[in-house]
Amino acid sequence: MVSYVLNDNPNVKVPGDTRQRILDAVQELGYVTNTAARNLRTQRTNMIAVVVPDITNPFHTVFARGVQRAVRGQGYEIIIYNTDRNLNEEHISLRFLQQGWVDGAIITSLHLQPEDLLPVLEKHIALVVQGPNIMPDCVEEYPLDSLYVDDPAAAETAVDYLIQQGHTRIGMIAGKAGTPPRLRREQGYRQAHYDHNLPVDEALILDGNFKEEDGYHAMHELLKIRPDITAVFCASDLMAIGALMAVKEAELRVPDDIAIIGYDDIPIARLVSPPLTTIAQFQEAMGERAAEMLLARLNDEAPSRGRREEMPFELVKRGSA
Amino acid sequence: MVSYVLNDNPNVKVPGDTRQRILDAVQELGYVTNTAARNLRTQRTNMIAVVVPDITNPFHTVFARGVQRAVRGQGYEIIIYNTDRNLNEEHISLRFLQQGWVDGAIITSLHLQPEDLLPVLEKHIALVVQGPNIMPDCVEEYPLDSLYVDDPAAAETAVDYLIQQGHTRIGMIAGKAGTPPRLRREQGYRQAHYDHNLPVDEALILDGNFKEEDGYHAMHELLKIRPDITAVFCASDLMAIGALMAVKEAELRVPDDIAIIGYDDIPIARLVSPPLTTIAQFQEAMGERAAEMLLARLNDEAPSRGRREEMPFELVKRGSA
DNA sequence: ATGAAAGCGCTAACAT
DNA sequence: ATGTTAGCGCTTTCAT
Repeated sequence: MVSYVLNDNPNVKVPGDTRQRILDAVQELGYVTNTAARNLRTQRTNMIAVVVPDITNPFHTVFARGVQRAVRGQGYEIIIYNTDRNLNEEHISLRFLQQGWVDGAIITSLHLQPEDLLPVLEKHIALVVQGPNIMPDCVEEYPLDSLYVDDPAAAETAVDYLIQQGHTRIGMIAGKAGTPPRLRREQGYRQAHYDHNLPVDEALILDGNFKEEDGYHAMHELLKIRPDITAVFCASDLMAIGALMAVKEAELRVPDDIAIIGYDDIPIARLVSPPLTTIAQFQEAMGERAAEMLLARLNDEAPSRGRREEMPFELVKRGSA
Repeated sequence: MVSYVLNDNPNVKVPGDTRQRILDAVQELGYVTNTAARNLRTQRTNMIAVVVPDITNPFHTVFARGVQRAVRGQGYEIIIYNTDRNLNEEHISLRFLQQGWVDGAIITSLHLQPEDLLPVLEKHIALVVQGPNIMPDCVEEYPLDSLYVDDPAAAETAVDYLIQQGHTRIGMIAGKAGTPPRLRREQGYRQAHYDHNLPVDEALILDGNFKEEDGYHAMHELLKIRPDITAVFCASDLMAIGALMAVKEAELRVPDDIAIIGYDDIPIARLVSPPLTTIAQFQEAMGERAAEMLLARLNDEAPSRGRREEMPFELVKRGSA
């Protein structure tokens, strides 16, 4: 009875005065539904997890905000789960997803393999994956959607642009060694060189972990070992901004002495000086789209096989290259 | 029995072979504890919420990371709940806290009043509040800790520094009108003027909502209505960076034509050019301290009356002022 | 229209 | 050492 009123159950008619008495009592007692009990009973939580590798990187938080805006008003709340770009934490996050906290999740991961997700799917948690990690063909056999940008093409576009500007000795501050995003962007870098018959100097490709300080240190290193480079392509805006600082510290000018291109187009990119030329990924829209796909799955409106959806990118030309 | 093994209950001895059989079966079946059931039964969740007003502002995410690092290894996970700086969302977050998702929460809020938190406390959710909102004396009567920076003193320090540099017409891009952080920083701005017998020009104090674009627009406005200002104090680094951009667009130099001081010392502050002079708040340490206070409360090691703890700030002199 | 009760999956107390 | 069971707070079916 009380439950009917609180949940506005349309199948049961409750007379106005009874309803009012219930509402009054609820008010009086400060009663709030215990969700652990409700979730246990209904086997639903109306909660969605957004698993991100670095909560201090605007790319991920803007993405998460996109998700939040799309699910708000659809009866879902979001929880943001931070893995700190850590392999072990990523596995712990998967465990978290299996424990029944959420109905579905949108995962951005660096290290996870598709098969790692199977236990989660078996618990009937709806899943959407952002990024290139989880997109082998096998995925299409599972009810799991994937959303990604064509990284190789994007990276190629960036490096191609640099080459067209006359640069021939172009550094790359890439992602974490061995991870798919890193590999894919590096591939685009190589392809652009190949297309222009330019040799690739392996020493020019440095590791980074997507943060400012990684870009900063890598740029200093690059300047030390190859002082003759004239441009650098960074796998994240944060690293590009760090690189920018290193270049300035070396009393070199951007873009005249060193041209820089970033990746992501985070809000701050247009505000550094010179403003950053970068590959825009439209992360807020991507978050919204990821949420739509997940909601469709939660409402059983999605095909049982996974869908792979490619998202657009765009070279945004500003002042740094 | 199974439960004893899985939870390593020290009160019950389980022989090695039985234990192993259980573990094998768990492995085999891919069994994972359903937390809704466990939480319902134990009345604990081992989950802590970090409620933040803007998940895209590095101040808050770095703070959240501090919390996460401190509770990791103590058996707690964190959930980040974003309110988008929205009054209504802040109230919804309080509802969320009452629903039994978490054992405790660390709240950073713009709009909430102390009494808004009472229903949450009545549900025996441990609470720590970051920021100056919730710190009237009444708080000390409740089991609720508060962590804050002396904003008036910090703002005064910043503005005092500008005055000492010879500035007399100093703008302020303040927080959201009517909110405590705004009021407190404005108070420091006024105090610094008062101390130096400088009049306050009310038209120089503009609203902002802590984001880049707010600083950008406010600065343009400021330059239009009072072209003779020579310095501006911003209530957040993000706004300071927006202001920096506006100044550059106006073809003015920083700090020669316009000096700028920010607030927060977010990671990007040192990377813009010129690097931002700002009030550091040591948000990661603050997050860790907030977590410690909360953990103490969760372990019943905290006094039943609230503690108020003042955190340090520091004027970090870089290039912008 | 309302009341009663089963049962979601787990833990912990109790019985064997 | 192991098996059994009550009950956490809720939703929903069934009975009245």
